[in-house]
Amino acid sequence: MLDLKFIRENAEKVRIAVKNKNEKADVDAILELDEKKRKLQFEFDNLRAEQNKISQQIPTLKKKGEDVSGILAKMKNVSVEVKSISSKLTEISENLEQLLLTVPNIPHADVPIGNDESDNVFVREWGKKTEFAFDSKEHLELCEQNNLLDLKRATKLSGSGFVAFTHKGAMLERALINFMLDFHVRKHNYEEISLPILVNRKTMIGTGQLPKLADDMYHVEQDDLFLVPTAEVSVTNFYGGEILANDDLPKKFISYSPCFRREAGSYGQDTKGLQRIHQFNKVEMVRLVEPEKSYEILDEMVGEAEAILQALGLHYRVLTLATGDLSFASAKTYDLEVWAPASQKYLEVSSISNFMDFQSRRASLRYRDENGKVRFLHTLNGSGLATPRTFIALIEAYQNADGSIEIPEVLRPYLGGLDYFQNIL
RNA sequence: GGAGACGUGUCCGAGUGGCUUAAGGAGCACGCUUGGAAAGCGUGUAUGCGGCAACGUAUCUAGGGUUCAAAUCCCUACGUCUCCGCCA
Repeated sequence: MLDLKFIRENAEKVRIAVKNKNEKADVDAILELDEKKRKLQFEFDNLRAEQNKISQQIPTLKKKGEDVSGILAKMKNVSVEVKSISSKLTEISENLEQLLLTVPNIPHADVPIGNDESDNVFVREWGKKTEFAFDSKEHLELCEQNNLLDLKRATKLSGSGFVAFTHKGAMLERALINFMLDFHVRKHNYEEISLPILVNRKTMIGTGQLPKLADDMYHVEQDDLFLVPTAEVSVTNFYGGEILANDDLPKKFISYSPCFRREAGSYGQDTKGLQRIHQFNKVEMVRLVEPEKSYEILDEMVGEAEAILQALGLHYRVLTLATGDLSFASAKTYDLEVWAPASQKYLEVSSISNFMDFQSRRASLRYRDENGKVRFLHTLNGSGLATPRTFIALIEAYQNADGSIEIPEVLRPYLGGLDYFQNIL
């Protein structure tokens, strides 16, 4: 959420941001309601002041034995009017709040302006595309040969877009999760945290998934709870509504969670195998920091996510997202795309974003700075990493001519020392 | 799921209709005192909105209601605790 004052004073900037992000938000309606609200608030405050003042005098007058019936009758009218203004005020405030929730964050000045992902800008790459001296196999074939996945039976259980990791596949996935968690905890000093994956509406609004992405969320109607699409939601909202001490910052959390996405509107895209599924696992980095440091930390987090891919020895590239591909709440985002050498394409495995104070305002995440002033802090998050696509790139890159799969050194301790998967059919 | 108790500021805690713009205490900050520290004394110590400010206003879990007036009375929801039931 943007600061209402900021919108008031920078309406044009906000309009441009809405346009560049392909969003729909009615800035003029907001300005109009804001004006109305402040006027009404002024009226309300004055009337309440009068009511409070006279009500306080009543007991004294009574004690003196004066007749207060005239005052009571007059105050009865004031009371009616206070209630009427108050309910109007509540209505306007709620409408204004709803409109404010539809205004996206403003992209950072560095962010390339562009309509969609084709306008994303290449930043750098690491490693080389794997070249095979044999006919390489795509991940689905490798999974089948090594019995790592069972798509048919997962579909039987839950429908299309759900997968089952089987045998060594399940173990490899778990190895990836554990490796990533340990790596971030030990090398990057993250604090591990494990939170509910079923959260309420307020929590979803806090990080900006609601109201915009309601159709993309799984919703448990009976309890009005939502399955999180990323651990970002519960971790970022963890301190919601609180004022942290200056010493409490920065917060650095690493959290593993399953992620649930309905993927409404993306039918037909990347539906093959593990690329786009309704439920997947992800290790997420979340930071709560002082505003001045957030861009420095954004770069640091990109490096931390890259470190995982480097440790796994996988070629990847880093992109800066263009305005049109930037998420609703983000001011600036880098994507990490890993190379899947048999499928011959880059797969997005991490999105690292600075939300600045956008989520803080929604979730009311504040801290007291060294001068004792209460300020909104800045939030950032990034995948470190999502497992299914990492899994694809990994088995494709580490395949041998016979279809067996070598295990990268760093994962071996998580697989009981195993150094390769052999066709176990 | 059933029954009961409770929900006050950073924390503890008083407050059952009006001199409460929330007592008192703890903690914290600053000052006095001291050779230094402790103790003691004094002052200050929530957030939002409007205002240059003085100040006004809102917030005692949340939302409704009663009243000239609500932390206080009534209703609903949520949460916490205790007991019972069920259950990993």
